[in-house]
Amino acid sequence: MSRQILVTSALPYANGPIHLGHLVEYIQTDIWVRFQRLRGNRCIYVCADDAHGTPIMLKARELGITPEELIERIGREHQQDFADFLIEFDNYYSTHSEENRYYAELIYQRLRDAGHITSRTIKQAYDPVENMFLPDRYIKGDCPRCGAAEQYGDSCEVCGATYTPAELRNAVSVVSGATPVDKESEHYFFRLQDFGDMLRTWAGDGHVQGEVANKLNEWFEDGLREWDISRDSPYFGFRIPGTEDKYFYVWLDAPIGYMASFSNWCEQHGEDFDAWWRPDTDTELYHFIGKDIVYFHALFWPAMLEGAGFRKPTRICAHGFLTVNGQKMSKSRGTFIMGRTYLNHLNPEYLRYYLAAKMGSSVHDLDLSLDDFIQRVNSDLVGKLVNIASRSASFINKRFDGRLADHLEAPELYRTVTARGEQIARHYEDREFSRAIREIMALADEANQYFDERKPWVLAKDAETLERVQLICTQTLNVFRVLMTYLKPVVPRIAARAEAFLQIPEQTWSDATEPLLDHTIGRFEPLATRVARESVDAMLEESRETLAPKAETTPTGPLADNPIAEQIEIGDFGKVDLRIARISKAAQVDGADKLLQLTLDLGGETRTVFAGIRAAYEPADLEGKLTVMVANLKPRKMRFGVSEGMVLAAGPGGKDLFILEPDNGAEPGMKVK
RNA sequence: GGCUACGUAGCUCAGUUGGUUAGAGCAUCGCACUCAUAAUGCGAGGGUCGGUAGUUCGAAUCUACCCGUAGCCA
Repeated sequence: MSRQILVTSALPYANGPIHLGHLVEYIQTDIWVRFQRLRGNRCIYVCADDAHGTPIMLKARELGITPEELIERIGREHQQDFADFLIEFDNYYSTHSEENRYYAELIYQRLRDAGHITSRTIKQAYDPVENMFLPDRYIKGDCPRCGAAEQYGDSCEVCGATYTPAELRNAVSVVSGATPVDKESEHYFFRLQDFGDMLRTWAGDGHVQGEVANKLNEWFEDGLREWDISRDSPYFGFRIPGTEDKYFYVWLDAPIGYMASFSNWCEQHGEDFDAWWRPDTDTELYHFIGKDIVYFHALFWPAMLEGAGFRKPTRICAHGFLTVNGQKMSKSRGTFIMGRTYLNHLNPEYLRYYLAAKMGSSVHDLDLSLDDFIQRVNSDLVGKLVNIASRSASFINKRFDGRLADHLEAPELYRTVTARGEQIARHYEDREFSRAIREIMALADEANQYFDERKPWVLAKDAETLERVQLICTQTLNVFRVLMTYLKPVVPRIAARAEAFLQIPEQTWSDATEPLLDHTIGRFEPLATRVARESVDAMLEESRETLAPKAETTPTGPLADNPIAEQIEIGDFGKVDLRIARISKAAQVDGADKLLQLTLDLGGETRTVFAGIRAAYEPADLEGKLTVMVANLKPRKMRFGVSEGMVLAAGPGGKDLFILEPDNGAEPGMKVK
């Protein structure tokens, strides 16, 4: 009976684009999932955007949009990037969903009813200007140990000290610049320590890698503590049932997002959710994650599931980080590469192949060495593997009308290749992809050696030996076909092209056992082209351009005081309706020492606008002038009347204000764009 | 600072419980071949296995310390 396997990758955070570091995980997971399907197992792969938390709330605010709009937009980008890297999810969802709210509340309530939730009042840094509690990362100040400036509230990047925000000197809120104050608030906690015995047993039982188990032991020895799962308003997330202004901490509902996404898939496919999630299920659950989030997946998550009466994961597969050219990805070196930037220049399957060729089951970091990448992809994929088909097909196409022979020239070679299949499958299963690839390429070497020994190009010159050429090429094409099937989880598109060229249906792993004989194949077209160094260079260049700090020279003047704001989309600009207006009347406002009341003619429509430019302009000097106004600004009630828009002016303020005037020819009412 | 990994040929990596002259791929050099996307085959050079000190008949492998890199410390 085939296995039923539910697989997840960690949920990418919905505040920024996917970069190559993310892709290590999705590619690793996708290869494993495709392998399982190829073997005939039922394998469901779900993921979602992680859409909650303070960073998303603030990012949306910064962009002037709602968090919902932000996560919708980022979610779309993420899905497009994944699709283009051939990541084949069964479902991609969002933690900001009704299913996720349902399961978050359900798990919380079950944990609470079983006595695993407590609450107490804690003191926390609070921004008195923004009226919000500040996560450690949103407080900056001087390190209490080494004095380094601009350090975050939890640790010093210069000397490595860890501390609490309260210990930071000259602390300021990153959000408002205000000095944080301590404020009390009631928080809810999950009693992780209730699950200590269960977790020790579980972790020692092969559900995590050895290195991870070591790390867990360290935590066990330190003693498990309760986990703060609530955050105060304002917060973008789910409100905790039974409270007015408490929200689930984003890390509480993020892993529950796996369930939510799967539940959503179940609804679409008439599948029974509980059959997969009840404690005694015989389905499997695999979570692929980065080593940085082991804590959440190997401690909190199994404890939450256990406490709420659900099954626990079969296996947590943690991987290391990606380095580029041996170093941390760096924006200034151009090695902080977004998935999209890569796709603009290079074929996604090459990254899949290269990473697979170096990826094992350990938590070691993985290096993308770009020189090695070019050489490896070109020599393995093109020079070795595709070359087998290329050099054989030319004979079959030209001399035998595309027809394969009815038997093999060297059945023992074919058997060698198929006999290796189970070993290769074991490597895939164990997520030892680099070993699988090494085996496959060693077999490709054998096929090329075989071809060289038989010298079909010599045999083809003599009519008497011509028949053997067909046998030899039939032999190598059969090896090629099997190797391509073995490689299908890694390079699905090249494999599909190979199937089209051989004119065979979609192959599964077991199709390898029978050779393809007495069969007509199609014309050979290059299945993969070489990586050009220029493409890699262009990718680095684009990464540098889009991400490196723009100017070398420090800006002076207005730019220094008021740096250019974050980039916006053209659509964002389009929302602002700017119009030419004639100032038909300007008057002082009684009781206001900064304002002038302007009557603006928009060409048929007049508007009253209060502008803070009294110190800079005499009313008489303004009358008759053309200027630019924001025409669709929501009217705002002021003490002296309603202001129906605003006029544009430059300058720091006071006497130094300069209103905008259009060039000659502009007329009231014209749109500025 | 504590802890956990890691440091093996120019590059990227294997080296299972310590055991014969330390391996692979790529790169380099020589030769062969010309069917193939200048692809392929055969052969060669290249390493005091981060350093030091130990345990042992024997250490890349075990121990201690040091140096370097990465990560974790809720």
